[in-house]
Amino acid sequence: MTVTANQLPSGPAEGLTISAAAVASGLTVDTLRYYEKEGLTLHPPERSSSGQRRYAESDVRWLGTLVMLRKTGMPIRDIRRFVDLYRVEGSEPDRLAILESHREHVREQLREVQTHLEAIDRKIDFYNDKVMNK
Amino acid sequence: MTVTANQLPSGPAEGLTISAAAVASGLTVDTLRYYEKEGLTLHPPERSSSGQRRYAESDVRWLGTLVMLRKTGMPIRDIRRFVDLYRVEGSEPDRLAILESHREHVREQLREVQTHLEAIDRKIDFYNDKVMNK
DNA sequence: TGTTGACCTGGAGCGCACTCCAGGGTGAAT
DNA sequence: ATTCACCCTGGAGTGCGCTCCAGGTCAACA
Repeated sequence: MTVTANQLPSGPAEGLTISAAAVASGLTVDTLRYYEKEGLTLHPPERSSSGQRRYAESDVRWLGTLVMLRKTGMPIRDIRRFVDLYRVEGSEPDRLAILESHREHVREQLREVQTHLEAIDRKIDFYNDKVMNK
Repeated sequence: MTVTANQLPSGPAEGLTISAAAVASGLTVDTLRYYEKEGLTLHPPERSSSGQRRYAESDVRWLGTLVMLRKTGMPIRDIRRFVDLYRVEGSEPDRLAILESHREHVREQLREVQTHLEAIDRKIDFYNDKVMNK
């Protein structure tokens, strides 16, 4: 993985290079291109005179949203549906509904994991007893 | 997916059939066989006279443990390592260490998801304002 | 005795989300 | 002039966790 992340290596164009955007978003360069290909970006990023991607601040903010949705387990397919609504006038209620439904999903999942975590705690207690009384 | 889940369709052998064990554990019949193939069971289940699997209560309890580990995101590979330790005398401290490390992992992940959940909440609030003021 | 229905095995196939690669371009620095 | 680091595209490959399938056995029931 690249670590240098040049800010402005060439051309007059503004914005972050793809590697800088990767660092800023916590994604990889490959994933950025993949998301773009999959239609997860609101708009494709601008390009420098030599054809390289240049990410504006707003692009990077959107990447943050994508990360948040992915990390909470929303599938690429569903994110795409969500993004597509951004191109539809007056679709705010629909977007809201998707987010609320997703929120419920996440909460539910959180509850489930917490339950399992308690089970893990109990198992750990069990081992602690076992190891102590040895 | 089978729904009938016969308890004792044949033979003198005791224990649940694979489909009953599937229902009891919340896994599918295929997954049960897959886990066994992958070495995630403490012992392979007993077999009836005609070669069908028969799950004892303890087997089903262990399946519950597997479900808990999987649902908290432990990879099959790691579960196998954990299970393998059960065959090693005096490996309780090692098993404990694995569980504790996993618990930290889960907690960390839980924290992260909660953070993202808050971001979702904020986005929802934003849409609520937007939709209300329309 | 024939027909179910659940079970068996080995192995192929699948959906997902990346991840990597070949082959090529560009501009800055040495 | 060449070296270097970074970028590009299209497409193949990967790892994971199942999921499905063909072809067959078995026991119970009509």
